[in-house]
Amino acid sequence: MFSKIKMNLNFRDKLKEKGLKVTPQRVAIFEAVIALDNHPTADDIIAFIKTNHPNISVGTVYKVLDTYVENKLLYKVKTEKDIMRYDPHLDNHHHLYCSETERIEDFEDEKLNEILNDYFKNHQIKNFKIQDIKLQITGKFNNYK
Amino acid sequence: MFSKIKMNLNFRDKLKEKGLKVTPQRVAIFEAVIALDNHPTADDIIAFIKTNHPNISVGTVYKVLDTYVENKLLYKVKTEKDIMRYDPHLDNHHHLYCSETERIEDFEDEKLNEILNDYFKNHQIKNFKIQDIKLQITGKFNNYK
DNA sequence: TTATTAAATAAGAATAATTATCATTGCCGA
DNA sequence: TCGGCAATGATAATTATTCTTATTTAATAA
Repeated sequence: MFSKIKMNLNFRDKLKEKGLKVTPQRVAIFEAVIALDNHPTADDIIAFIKTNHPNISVGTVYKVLDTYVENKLLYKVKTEKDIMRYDPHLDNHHHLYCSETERIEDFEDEKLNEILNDYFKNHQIKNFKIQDIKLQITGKFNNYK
Repeated sequence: MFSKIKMNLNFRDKLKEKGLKVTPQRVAIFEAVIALDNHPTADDIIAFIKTNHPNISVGTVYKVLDTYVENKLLYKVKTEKDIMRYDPHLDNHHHLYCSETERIEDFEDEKLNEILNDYFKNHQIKNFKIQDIKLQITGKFNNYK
């Protein structure tokens, strides 16, 4: 409970910092992305929100999500499906993709990041300036959600 | 020229190996993916083919591309756009994504692959069996295509 | 070479995800 | 509290992709 309140305050401040109005829709959409923790699609978010906010418009959800991505409050997750998925996790992290289901999990590993940074410091890519490195690790989960 | 003939022979054999019929459409679509070397979309491929094969159907292109992906003759490239892109490069490789344009380049680095394999051999991910690791390296190209 | 047959294709309709339009609403600084 | 302007709702439009069905064609065997 406390953490939710805190998240909420931080979130309102972040919106204001970026010059974005704090609306109930924006709060609800952000909360939905947090609550739905398997990198939800716009559709997942719409379904989740429907119960408490039955008249948030579909277009609004897409627009708000775009705004968040532009303002780096959310990330779009790369997939090989033509459906967008969103990630509220802003730290530098990687993704585990299940090869059999749609499941995607975040994967953090500070040591690995260091190794990669070191490696590329010593092995620059010709004609390319790296801004960000992400791993897509495909495989099988042993447990089921 | 020679290499094209060779590619073609190998390609026809590959289709046969998989029990797929060799059709002019399939050959044209594969050649288009090879010719368009910036990880083309279905639309790019359709446009390219139109000049020489004006009556290949859109549905056919999508179906053939799917067939190729299923049979591992092409890979789908993960992007954060809701448009699929295809890659004829089958070796284990990574991708450089331009942060300002749609450009995507292949990136091969055997030494890096070894480092990653070693790392994950010694640092197994809990409840997850790795099948494949790909890097998405985002940044800026210094030269322009 | 020809006939057979299962697989592949063309054309266009259908669907799903997303974006655009625009009139109305409501957040927020003065 | 009020006014301006950004945000929203409702719905139409667009885009990428998939589906359907009749027709054609590549591969195989006689």
